[in-house]
Amino acid sequence: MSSMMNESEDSKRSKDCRDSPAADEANGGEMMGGMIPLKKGPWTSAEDAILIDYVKKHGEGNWNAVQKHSGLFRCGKSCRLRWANHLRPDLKKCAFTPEEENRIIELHATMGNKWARMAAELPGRTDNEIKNHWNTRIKRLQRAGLPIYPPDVCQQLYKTIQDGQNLGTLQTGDTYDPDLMQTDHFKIPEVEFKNLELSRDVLSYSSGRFDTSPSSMLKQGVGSSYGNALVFPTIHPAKRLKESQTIFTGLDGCVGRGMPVFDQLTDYPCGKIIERSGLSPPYDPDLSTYDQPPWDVFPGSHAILNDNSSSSSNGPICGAMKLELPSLQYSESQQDSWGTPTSPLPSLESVDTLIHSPPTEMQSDGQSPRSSGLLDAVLYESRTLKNSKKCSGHPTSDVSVAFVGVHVSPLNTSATEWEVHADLNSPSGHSASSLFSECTPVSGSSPYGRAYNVEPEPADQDLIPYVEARKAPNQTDGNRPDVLLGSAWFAPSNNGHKDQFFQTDDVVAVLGGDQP
DNA sequence: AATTGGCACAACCGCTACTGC
DNA sequence: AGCAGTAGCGGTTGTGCCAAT
Repeated sequence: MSSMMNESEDSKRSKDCRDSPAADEANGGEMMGGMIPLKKGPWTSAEDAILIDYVKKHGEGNWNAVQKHSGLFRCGKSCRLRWANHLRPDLKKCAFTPEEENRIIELHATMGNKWARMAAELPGRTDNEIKNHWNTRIKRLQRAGLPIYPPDVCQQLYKTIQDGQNLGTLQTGDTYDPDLMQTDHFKIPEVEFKNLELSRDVLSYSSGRFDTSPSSMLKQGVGSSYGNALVFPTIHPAKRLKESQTIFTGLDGCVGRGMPVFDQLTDYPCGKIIERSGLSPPYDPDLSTYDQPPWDVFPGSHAILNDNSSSSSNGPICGAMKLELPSLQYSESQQDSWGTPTSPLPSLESVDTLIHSPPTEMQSDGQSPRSSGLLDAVLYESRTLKNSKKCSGHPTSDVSVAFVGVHVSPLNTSATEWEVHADLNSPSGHSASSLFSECTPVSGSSPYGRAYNVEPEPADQDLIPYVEARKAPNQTDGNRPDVLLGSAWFAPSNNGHKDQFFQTDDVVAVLGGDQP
């Protein structure tokens, strides 16, 4: 940055690449100021050499001066990117190591799509590299209908959260804006969980490891300082506020603490994923294998807190969240007026779009900010469920979309024909379904009124056993997202293990009390 | 052998934050 | 305070390679 401003005349000549006049399509370049064609596209070795030489002489920065001093017909931005992503001497050229992959998973669970920050945690790696790596990994998991975050990551997250609660202090140097944590918007009426029975078989996985029950998790938020101490990554405060002020208005932080863990822990085929990615399964629960304690900087799980935030889409979180899967985007044309997928294989996103705008209390401007976090899904799910209650018998309902035939529980298969005339626009498109995309196999009947059939598509053969295994607990509907939602997120309340399971009162209490 | 589709990577685009004037 | 220039970030698109058909 020091040299950033020392070439004012260059800045006059070469503004940003995008400011360049019409591109010279013929040669792939652009006309700079109508005079100098700027090349686009892949860099040649000669160009690389020129840029390297320039940086050696002048140092980094003042990239717009590169063209002038080096003769490169590239815009400054392109030069900076080329240098940062490929020419920097400290870059690692090798593939990601298992440790690095592990770290990426942890970091993403913590901070979401903050690639630059993640890159800062991974010396020699660039944000672009990490981003590409992550996206391809996501695609792979998506196709396989597997959750993004391994349960062990969630477990660590949970532990960290819990530790943070126990300590009553933040274990991070990150700052946070207390204003972001205000909320009283969320509550989950009991009716919403009556039908969300959990298969004991499914639950046993998680409960055997630690108490992942929603109630226990949510309870942990009650009265805890942690609830107000969710920490954001050290992104620009203004940005954080921008991204989060809406969704956290009224949120006590508790949901973010526990919820994302649920499904992840229930049946994630962690070993397989780890094996596939070269990690050493299972994830080291005690983090002893990590380069550094991944969660000691936690909190604020970006994923959980939803940072989503593309700098270019800084709408309120509460808008229609989108799962941070850049490659899984679908147009509305794929859906009918209900948002029902018209394709026999609707995407997760298309399912997401079934969830329409939440009540206006959450949606401040109708924008559709993207979501990268699990919390968003959780929050909206809660809200959806809440709304479902309202609509199914509560005059205060402000929702209006059918939510029919949700067959949630393997154990309580008769209970969940419910109609949620809910406004199914997810606060950010990151509805339960999008959460499923992160946490559950993607298949089954649509809980949103029309059947869909997104059978997991195990692109990798070694994932198939896990996909099948996930169906096992309930051969009839075990692979359905709605079932998994119920089984993974909402423990049954009829099994006598109150501490282990969701109690409406707990939820209500944790979520800030009931609302009229 | 040719074609096709998916994957991984590189690069670009749009936007925002920061800084200096 | 407002503006302009620059750097940086995150999302998206383009491209080449490779395996499957």
